[in-house]
Amino acid sequence: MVLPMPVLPSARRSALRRRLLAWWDAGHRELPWRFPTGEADPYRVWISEVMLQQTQVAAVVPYYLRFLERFPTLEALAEASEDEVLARWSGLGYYARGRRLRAAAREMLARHGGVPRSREALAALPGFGPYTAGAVASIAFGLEEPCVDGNVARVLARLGCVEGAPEAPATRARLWALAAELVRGPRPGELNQALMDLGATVCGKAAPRCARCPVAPCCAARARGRERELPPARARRAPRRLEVACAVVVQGGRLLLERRPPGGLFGGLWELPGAEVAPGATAPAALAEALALRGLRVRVGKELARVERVLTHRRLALTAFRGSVARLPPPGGQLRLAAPEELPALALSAATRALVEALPASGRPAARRRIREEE
DNA sequence: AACACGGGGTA
DNA sequence: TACCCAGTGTT
Repeated sequence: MVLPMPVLPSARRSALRRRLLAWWDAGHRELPWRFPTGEADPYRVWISEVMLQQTQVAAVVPYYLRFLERFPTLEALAEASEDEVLARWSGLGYYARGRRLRAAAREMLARHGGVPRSREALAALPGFGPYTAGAVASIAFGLEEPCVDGNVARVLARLGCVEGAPEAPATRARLWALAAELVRGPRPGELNQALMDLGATVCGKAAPRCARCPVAPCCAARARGRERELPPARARRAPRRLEVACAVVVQGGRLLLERRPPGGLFGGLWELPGAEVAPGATAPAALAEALALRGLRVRVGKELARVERVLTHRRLALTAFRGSVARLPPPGGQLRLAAPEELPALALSAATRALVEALPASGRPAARRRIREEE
């Protein structure tokens, strides 16, 4: 990396390093992808880092365990189908991560025979940006490479009293330069993880717990009483509204699903065949029309369930209507029928899973059998 | 530089 | 509700 001139006096730099590593040694969090010093498994470190992109630790842990159970090695992941990978990613969000993970696994084996051991080679792989390349290089391979995520950016902005929006290029460059200086020396992986843990558990966004902070004496923002103001919150646009109508078509006790196109929102996932409803349009009519255009002639009945979800950039509303078809298109393509017991293992978004679970018993695939059993 | 891309935790 | 989270890729 090209770095600006040093910004940390060397005495201050060693004090920070010493305090951070001592704090780490005094009791860091135990997490399933963390190993004793020098015993890191690069494959596991990589999987965890990708899952942790924009996702909090507590949310990741169960998905990580489930994923490693199915794909314990790089080879297992490289041999899996995209559908299998997405199934184990189902509910975690940002599904492009799962697709890129599989693509990178295949490329790693083809070109490097394993997880490559340099920042440059890592950064060239799908799903690796500056953060993940630095994290894997330092944690898995002990290389002196910086990584700046949201937590580290906040910690460093306070430590160095760095003004300006963290996402602005000039601020980013300063924070990365700080991180690069700080990581130089023994135990780079643990130094980086200590910075991240500090941001997650002590140097919080709204209420930094400076009394418990190992580097509070070195903190420039605290010295100026500005630790609560830095870094400035970033402006966000209001989520746009997305109204979707979908059809509950049951055939032989199985539910009709359609695969979304790769890329874009929920790319590659299965969902109830549906359509966006434009503002002012009538949902059942819009649904029937859109499905007919895709070769699926559905008679749309009454509403069965509705769920709403707020994503970062969308306010998503899904409404399910009973649907009946005279004849299904030939199998293959993007349609499939799924039995109720298959649903837990399918690649569905959290919203679609919630919608299916919200269906009244009369609308669900198992309904007919259950009614007969009661007779 | 701005936007798309999920879902859940926290105050 | 608002903000953010172990970010990356596209336009």
